Order: sequence, then structure tokens, then C-alpha cells
Amino acid sequence: MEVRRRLAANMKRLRKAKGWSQEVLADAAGVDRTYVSGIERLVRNPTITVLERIAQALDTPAGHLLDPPT
Amino acid sequence: MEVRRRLAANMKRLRKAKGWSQEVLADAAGVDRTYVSGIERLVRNPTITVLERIAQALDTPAGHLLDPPT
DNA sequence: GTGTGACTCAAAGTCCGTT
DNA sequence: AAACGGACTTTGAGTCACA
Repeated sequence: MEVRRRLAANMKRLRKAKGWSQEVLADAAGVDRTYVSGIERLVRNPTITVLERIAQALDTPAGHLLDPPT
Repeated sequence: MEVRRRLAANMKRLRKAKGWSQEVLADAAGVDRTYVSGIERLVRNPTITVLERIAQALDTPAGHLLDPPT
């Protein structure tokens, strides 16, 4: 479950760094708006392919989204 | 799908580096033997929590399993 | 020691909405 | 802009027998 927390935190941080709403990120990643919300709130457990699409949208390596906070 | 290929490759490489069979890795990660087989053959699309368990078994950061080949 | 098909069941993922 | 819910379809999780 630790990776889910890290993903949520990293995703939120990078998303905000771009000044993006959840919906903008969702559209950019090609996933549903409510799904992005669910990941950030830790109620969802995405597959690695969804992780990949979100990473591409955020212009960062997929693995980086799972890294511990610096 | 790229992450799936990378996971398969990295997992196989690290597994073999330990001299482990798919079955030994499966036991260490707490998943089924055939499931490990399925990931390596790209027929499975694991969630990030499964990725986490495999990473722990291989004693490597989860994100590292998604990295491109060096 | 690994590949594969088939299976159940829970969860991934989408789409509609309201607060 | 984001949390949250319901209903829905598709896919992953997890397991087995057999090759």
C-alpha cells in the first residue's frame, strides 16, 4: 500500500506544479476524471499501464511516480 | 504497454541474478507461480500493489522494475 | 521448471450525476 | 475545482489441472 500513497503524493505534487486540475490531468492521461480523484484519495489501485499513461501526461518516468518523497 | 515489457525484463533479470526460479520468486512475493509466469510473458497487467510485492521480494525499489534497460 | 486455458470473483476503469 | 455515489462493463487477482 505504500506505493499507492507515494503515487498519490507524487502525482498531486507534479500535477499542481503544472497548475493542472484533476480533470486536465485525467484528459491528458486518457483516464476518467473520477479515477484520478480516486487515486489521489487512495481508494483506487491502478494497474501499471494506467500508471504509465499518467506518467506520460506528467512528463515523468513511470517509476518516478512511485519514489519516496525527497 | 512499454512498462509491462520493462517489468518483465527487469523482473526476469533480477530473478535470475538471484538464481531463483519463477516459483521461488512467486513464493517470496506471495503470488502464484503461474502469475509470475504470466507477467514475464506479458499476458498479465499487474496493479501497483502487486508490483510492490514483487519489488520487495527482489529487494529493489518498485519504481526500478519499470526502468528502461541500462 | 515453465507455459497455457479455463475458471470465479473482486476490483479496475467508465459514465452518469450531486454536494 | 474537488469529493463522493450509483450503476455499469471490462479486466485483474488468484487458483487449478494439465501439458
